[in-house]
Amino acid sequence: MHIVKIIQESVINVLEKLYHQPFHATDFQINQTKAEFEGDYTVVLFSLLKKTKLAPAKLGEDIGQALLVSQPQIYASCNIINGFLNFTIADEFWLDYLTKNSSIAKPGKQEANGKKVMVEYASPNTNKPLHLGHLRNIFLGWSIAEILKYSGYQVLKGCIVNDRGIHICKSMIAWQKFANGATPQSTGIKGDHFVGEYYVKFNDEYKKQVNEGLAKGLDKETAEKNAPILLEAQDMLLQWEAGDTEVKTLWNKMNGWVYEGFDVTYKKLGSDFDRMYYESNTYLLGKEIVQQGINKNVFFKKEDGSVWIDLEKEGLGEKLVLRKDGTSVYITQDIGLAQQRYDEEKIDRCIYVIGDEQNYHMKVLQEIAKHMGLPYADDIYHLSYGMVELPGGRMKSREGTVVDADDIIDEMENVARTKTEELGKVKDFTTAELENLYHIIGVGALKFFLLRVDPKKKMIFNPEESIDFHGFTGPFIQFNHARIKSILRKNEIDETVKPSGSFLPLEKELVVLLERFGTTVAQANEEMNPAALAIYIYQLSKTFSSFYNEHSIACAETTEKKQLRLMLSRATANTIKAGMNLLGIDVPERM
RNA sequence: GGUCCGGUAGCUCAGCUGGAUAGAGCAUCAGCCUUCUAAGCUGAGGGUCAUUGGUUCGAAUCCAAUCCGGAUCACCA
Repeated sequence: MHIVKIIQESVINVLEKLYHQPFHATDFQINQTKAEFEGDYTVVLFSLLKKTKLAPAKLGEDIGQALLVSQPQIYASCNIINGFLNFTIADEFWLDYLTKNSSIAKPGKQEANGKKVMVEYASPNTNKPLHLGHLRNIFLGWSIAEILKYSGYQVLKGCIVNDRGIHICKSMIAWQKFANGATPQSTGIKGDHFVGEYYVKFNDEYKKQVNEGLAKGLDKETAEKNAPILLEAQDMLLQWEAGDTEVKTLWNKMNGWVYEGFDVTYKKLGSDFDRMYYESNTYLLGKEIVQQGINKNVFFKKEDGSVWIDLEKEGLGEKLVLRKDGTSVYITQDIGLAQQRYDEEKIDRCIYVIGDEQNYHMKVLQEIAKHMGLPYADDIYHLSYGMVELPGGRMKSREGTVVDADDIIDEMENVARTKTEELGKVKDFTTAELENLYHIIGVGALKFFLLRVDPKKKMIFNPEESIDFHGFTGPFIQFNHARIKSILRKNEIDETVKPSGSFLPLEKELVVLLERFGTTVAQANEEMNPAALAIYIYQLSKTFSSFYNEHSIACAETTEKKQLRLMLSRATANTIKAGMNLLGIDVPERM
């Protein structure tokens, strides 16, 4: 059991015995004691004063003395300053924690809880390559999936590919018009980038035609709606829906190029999926489900034949789910997919990793699921994350201000290469080992950079400054792991010797932090927030770094000290590795 | 206009279920490698926590109003 929980329970116990009334965990707070005071954990007494009708000094004295007497194996000493009751936890407790956990590779991992959850993430369109925003999504999705697994869930990673619609038709039209049969193979361009180029070409041509229309005296709206190339794209979409062979063949071919490109990128990121869903399949299912919903009075039909749901009561207005011509809209496929997932997988929860620009859409989807009576409707969770912006504002593909995913990955690996060569610490590595190391460090820097910020908040990426390798970064943490591993290779831990003795301040700081890992994972799980973990791992690494500089491990004052420090080191390395893996980041043995 | 989110050091971010003197990194400055990996360590400077009022023993944190920025409110996806 975690120390905070232990303190909580024993304080409640003592309070009830002393004052003969019920107390709850929410009646008082337990914090880590501030560095400037003596102690490890602090019970804040203020909130208990009214209920007990006592002065803080007296109350603190009562609780403190009772615990020192009843549980000396946990509470070594205490002091009361103002309304703060500071406990020093017995060395025995920390030594015991270390002995039991320092060799465990995945400390605090939970037993299976029998619950099944799907994490839907990535969900790209197939008309252009991935950019930095997608990376935030992918890293978040992966990390949340790992955190859920660690917390005992069975996890399925799902991806809905938006493979049909006007966007891909635009690329297709442009390819027909301008490519002269060029392919990724003939040009040597990665498939997703290749198709993206034609999406850009479409927009260029479209803009040109709109301007021509304006020059001919058309008003803006007419010029925009009637540009010939746009009409062609819309026409192509109709042909696609009608199942036109030629269009479908081209569609398959171009999507295929995109998938080949995506696969390369996913592989570099170490990202994969257990279930792939394609909009070209799910949109039809969505229509069916809506039809069934009409019969159940979840949806209603208007005179013109369009189908709606009334969410006025929920404050979301009326929402269209099927057009008057019977074709599906964006949300229709999500309705179908939500049902399909339940039917096929019987999931208990579904986590949608989707940008905060779709908050309204996701609220509507959840309400629809509730109205349809989907068993897990209440457990649909929108992991809403903020956009990645540049110093000048949002990334816009039309203005060429997107940070391409493949480019940034390459850049990070190159920086890793340059820095590693400058430091010259791994001269005996083979070429393959070096490539692997650059990859681990470069991608690690990128992932950590995107995951260390609270997902809910938008974040700014400055390409000028790029991503640092010093301080609060992935490489700093990886470096500390490698450094510990180096020590552990040179110094053996004698498993038969129980560590003993007292802790110096930095040793204590380390062990207290190590003990907090489990609660931090739990917090990241509850809040759906990998950043909480990232911050924790950094704090742990930083503390280790100070400890390392302050005290010698290999040449400790006594053999007991050496044993204790080696165990602290091993536990730190294991915790760093487990934590980083929960962020989807690998850590090297040497760097 | 309705709804929602945000505003903390020069920059990027923690802290926000109220608690002790508001913390990190980067950048700036000063020290530290003949000892376990210096991608490091130690120290210094840097803040009207957007503003104003309220709640209370106590507010960056909760409430209200205001100012600023953003998202969204499509028979687009």
